[in-house]
Amino acid sequence: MAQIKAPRGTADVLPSDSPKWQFIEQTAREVAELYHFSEIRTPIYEATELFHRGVGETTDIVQKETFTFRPRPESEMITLRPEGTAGVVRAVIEHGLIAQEGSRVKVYYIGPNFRYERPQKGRLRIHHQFGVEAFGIPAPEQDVECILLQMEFYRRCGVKELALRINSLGDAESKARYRDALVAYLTPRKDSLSEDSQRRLVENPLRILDSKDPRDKEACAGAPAAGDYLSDRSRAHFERVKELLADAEADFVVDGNLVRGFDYYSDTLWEVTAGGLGAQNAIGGGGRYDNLVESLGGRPTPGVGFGSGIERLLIALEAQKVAIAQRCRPLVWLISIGDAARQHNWKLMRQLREQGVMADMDLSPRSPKSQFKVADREKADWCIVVGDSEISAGQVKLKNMATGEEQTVTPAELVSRLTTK
RNA sequence: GUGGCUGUAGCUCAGUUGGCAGAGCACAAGGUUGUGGUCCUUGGAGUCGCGGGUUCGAGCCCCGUCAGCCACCCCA
Repeated sequence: MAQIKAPRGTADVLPSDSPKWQFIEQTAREVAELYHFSEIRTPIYEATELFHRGVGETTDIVQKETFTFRPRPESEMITLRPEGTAGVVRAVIEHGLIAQEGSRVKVYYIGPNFRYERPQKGRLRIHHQFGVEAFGIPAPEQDVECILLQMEFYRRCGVKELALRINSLGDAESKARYRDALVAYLTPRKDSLSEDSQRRLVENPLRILDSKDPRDKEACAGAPAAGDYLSDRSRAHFERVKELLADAEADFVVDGNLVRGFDYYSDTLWEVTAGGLGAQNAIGGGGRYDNLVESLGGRPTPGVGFGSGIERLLIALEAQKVAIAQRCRPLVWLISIGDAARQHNWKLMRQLREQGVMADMDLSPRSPKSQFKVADREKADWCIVVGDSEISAGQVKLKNMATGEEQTVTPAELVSRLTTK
């Protein structure tokens, strides 16, 4: 019988790693709420149609990376969410949170995303993202608030070697004009493009700018720049974003070739990379999407947000040897010498827990020596030692595991001893 | 989806021209009545990823398959 293993591209978070996850998640919540974003939780699957209309029919994510299926012959097609924004937009429309133009909603989420890809470092079929979305504010300040929130999140997590790149492809009209110009420029040079980019030329030409293939880089060298096709409004918006970032003393570079994989972005785009990640070095990215709400059936409402990968953040922290804070509550281990003591300690342990003391003990008989070894391995701060003599005296021994000191105390004194030091 | 590398104990890995499955760490018990970290002794633990083939005999050679890693692609 073959062993059942975790499905390809999925990972278990074991007890030894969960404190790191808890730290990241807690930091995300703290920063998001500091910026006055509230949590939203949406389903991990949605109608397939949502992602086709939201993320874009021609994107790689929708074309070849979704988990899509029909749970029953009579059901509609559903898709495990490949990203967070589309579901959030659906939910805020559906529940009337942006019922009228001018409604303002600021939300954040933490949860899994699913993409059917070939796994490698920093790339899984289930990965988790912390993301935020801000609806209703067209001002560049809103773009910058999201960026600053994201950078503050990384700062508090302790990530180093961060690089923020930004770009603007302009509003829908600017983007369309630029796309046409790019296609017009590249079509005569089609034969010198990579095979992938020849396909992209019809399907998603802007992504050719992002290609790592030297042939594509050469072909794009003299290509028109997106900045020259921005409408006056888009140009002014982007200029203001740059001013505000500079004013906030955020380091960034403008990268005219930065293009992201979702069709819904307009105007500002950004991406953050970190050291220690290998080829998949983006830990988060975002942008403005002023047409998405309307295209999913809501009132015309601007939006902007980002998604940040938790697994990639953890890889970066690991590579950069960033220490993660561990438990601070002291652990008390009860050690029993004999059966009577074990029954005594079982009751004492329950009393300690009721009073908020983290306590544990061996539940089956073992030698005192073995019990101490386990207490040591579990990094207990204190041991309570009970044998027949302690029971008859109505006392317990309290041992400080760091110093080895032992003192005899009554059970009534225990809690104050353990909580004061 | 494409290419390259790798799968042996819980972990890290050795295993010679094909000839009895190994080490370190970890885990468990003990080292004279009830005390941890160091040390010593002993012990348990494996379908050598899985399935075929060649051979008297396969962890080792051949084919297939699955998984991991790295890169492309894509992106968090």
